[in-house]
Amino acid sequence: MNPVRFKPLYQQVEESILERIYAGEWPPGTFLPNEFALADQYGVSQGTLRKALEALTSAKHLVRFQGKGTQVADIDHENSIFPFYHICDMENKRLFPTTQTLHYESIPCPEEVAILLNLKKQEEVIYAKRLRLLEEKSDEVVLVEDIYIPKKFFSKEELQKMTVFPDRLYAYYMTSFGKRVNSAVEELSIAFADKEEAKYLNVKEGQALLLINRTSYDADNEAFEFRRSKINPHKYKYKVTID
Amino acid sequence: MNPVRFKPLYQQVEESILERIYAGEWPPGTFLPNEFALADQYGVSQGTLRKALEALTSAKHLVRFQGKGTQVADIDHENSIFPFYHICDMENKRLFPTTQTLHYESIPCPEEVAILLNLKKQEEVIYAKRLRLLEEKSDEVVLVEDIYIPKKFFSKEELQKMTVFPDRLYAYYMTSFGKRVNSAVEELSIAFADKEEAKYLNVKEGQALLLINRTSYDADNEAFEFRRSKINPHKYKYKVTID
DNA sequence: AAGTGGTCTAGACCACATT
DNA sequence: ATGTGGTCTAGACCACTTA
Repeated sequence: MNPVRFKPLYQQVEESILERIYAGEWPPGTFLPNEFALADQYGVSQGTLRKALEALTSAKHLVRFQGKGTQVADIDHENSIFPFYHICDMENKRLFPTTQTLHYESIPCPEEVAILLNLKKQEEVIYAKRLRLLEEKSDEVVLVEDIYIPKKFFSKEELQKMTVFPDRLYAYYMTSFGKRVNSAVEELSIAFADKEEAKYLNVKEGQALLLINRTSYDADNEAFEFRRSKINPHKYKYKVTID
Repeated sequence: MNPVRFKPLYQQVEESILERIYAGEWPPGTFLPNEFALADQYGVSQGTLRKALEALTSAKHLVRFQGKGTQVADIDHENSIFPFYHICDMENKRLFPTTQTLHYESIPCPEEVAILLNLKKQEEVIYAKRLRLLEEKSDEVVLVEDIYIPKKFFSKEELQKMTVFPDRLYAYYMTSFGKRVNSAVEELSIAFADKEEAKYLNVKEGQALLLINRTSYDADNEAFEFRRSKINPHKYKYKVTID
């Protein structure tokens, strides 16, 4: 028996193209070679290549224009669009906030987070508290977030090298331990501002905040990050489109 | 010039199959004829038919099993799963609440709703206030909702016939004015319970509630319903999966 | 062994954008 | 006129399920 898992050609092609995009071979906004050229490169038929392109299109990595070509989506992957995909201001403008890390440390994982990350009790996690600030107005705090990452993913080298907590976490995961966010689950509820949060968000202590708990999963559906975000619901909102 | 819009075969087939499912030809759980049989029925190639089936599969209307066949998804369409797709209890169990209409009437559309529904100022809408109750415990109120539907969609006949407000609205839209929810946008924020809501949800007046504003669009991307739901965030939550 | 969906190919023609 | 993506076909072979 062959233990190697079967992987369809179109999936392999899809992954390869995505890697080449991430590697910078085709920066956002540029056009890919046409279908026949790419199919030739990979030695597959046009149909197979097209299936890969369609998947990347539905995942918003590519945009296709009949008669023009296939464009790399004009999204700043480096600035972790992913976690902010759903947060916008009251004018429905999507936000791409900058990051400010308040502090980070290694701690035993809190129980409720351990369950979500599928960790043993008290297993060590890297914990960080950060602010996300408006791009155009850097004293306006959009949200306060707590992040938990299992320490087991970091090599000793990585931990030593890490003199500051990386801003662009999703890019960091990829370069450091080859993990890409494949899916995520967000649970929304309400939390009340503690003294510190009230200060940063410029609201009264005890004010109701919109709470977003996000668990991120890699390609193998293993949870590798938990993120708790709190936003002022009077300035920002959470928006979902369902098709 | 031909003003008729071009519609690909696979889309026509897709819509036809969906209609036949809705019409009850293939009840949930049953298996469709195989690809070749269906392709023959429609007089299209297997590839074209497969494209239709794949679209319906990704829309969760069908489930396909290699070697077995194509099954109609086991979802109770009649009970409007759609609007509750994202609400679950604290054990992550999805909810399918029953409905109780408190009252309904024809009113001039409030301005903020008129904008979303693309109506003229003061245009008449049918407004309803309803409770959604736990299926297994009918005195437990999951949420309170306000619904606004443009009156122009209703024929005089429809309005006369309507002695009670229909529970299964999405099914009603389809049978009465042939509109099916094609997409919806949900905006989440926070609201505070007024006296009436507090009573129903069994919370204190002024308690922070999770507010969900949903605008529903038909196949032509015309808004045709606005729905404002308020839930107790300590008992229920809103959950999104992102791929 | 027979039947189903899953993958892959090769080629035709159409619709749209650019030159 | 040319090049791009979009649609559609026909047929081959593979992987999985059931009998």
